[in-house]
Amino acid sequence: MGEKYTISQVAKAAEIPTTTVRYYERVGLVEPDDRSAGNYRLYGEESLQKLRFIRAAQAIGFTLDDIKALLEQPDDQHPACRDVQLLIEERLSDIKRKMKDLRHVQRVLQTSLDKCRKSNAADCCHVIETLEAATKK
Amino acid sequence: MGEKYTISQVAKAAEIPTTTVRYYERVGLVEPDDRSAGNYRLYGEESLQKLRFIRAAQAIGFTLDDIKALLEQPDDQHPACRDVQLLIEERLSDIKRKMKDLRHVQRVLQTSLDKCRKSNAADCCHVIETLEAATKK
DNA sequence: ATCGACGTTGCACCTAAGTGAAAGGTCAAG
DNA sequence: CTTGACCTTTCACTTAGGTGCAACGTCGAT
Repeated sequence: MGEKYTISQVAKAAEIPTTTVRYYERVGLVEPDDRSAGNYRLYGEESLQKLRFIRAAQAIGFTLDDIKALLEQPDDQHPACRDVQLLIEERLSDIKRKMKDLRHVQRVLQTSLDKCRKSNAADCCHVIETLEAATKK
Repeated sequence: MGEKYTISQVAKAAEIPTTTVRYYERVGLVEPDDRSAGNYRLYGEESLQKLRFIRAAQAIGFTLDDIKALLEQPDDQHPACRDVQLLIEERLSDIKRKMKDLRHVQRVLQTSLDKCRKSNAADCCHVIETLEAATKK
């Protein structure tokens, strides 16, 4: 219960560079719970969880700003529940859009590449025109 | 044949801001073909095509550096053909990886959202823990 | 007491692809 | 000949998420 981590300990546990932990503090995401006599940052279990959450949420495509908003929920209530849902819905439609774009690009590139391989080296570099044509339509 | 565009004309034709055309010049992508008496940039048809190609290639996910490499091919030969192929192949595997990531994230978010909706508002905000759990595995 | 590992701060720098502003020159119309 | 639209240059700033460095303080072990 009196678990206190130094910055390097918490950083290691959360698999983040210490510099990044300080950076997160700078941008208002995670504050140390305390300071030691020698002014070292001291973190508790909760801060560690917070750091882990940040990485998890980040991996899932939330920006640090999104995450900040999520973390700023007062935890005596559960008020920003609506916000959480909306944020997730937003992210989901981002993802749909991105996947659609990627599928398009994939088709275009694959076509170019096929053409490039078929035409025996000769005028392979017409790929460039193919690209242009494909994206203009 | 003696078609000469000013920067705003070529920019408009390529649907790029003039500032961006100058930026492309700065980073070595497109040089004006000529300068007028009053030191205005003058562009020919070929430059316009180049600008259009840049936008097309960009839309398809190439970086300006990639594009620079593509454009730097001497056009009396077709030498960097291999490079073009490799670049395309690289981009294609980028895309595959990205799509895989996005599908994963999509699954996680959808699960969270479903859970969030089912539990009648009460403890909806446990989404956060769901996220964490889902990404840790 | 001193060594090395760790901590602190502040500040600058990085990528990528631009955007914006200041201060001035040019051009065409009225 | 003046007005307004367009052009020139240079320099700084932007977003996002950090990284790197200098100069200094602290801690634990020897």
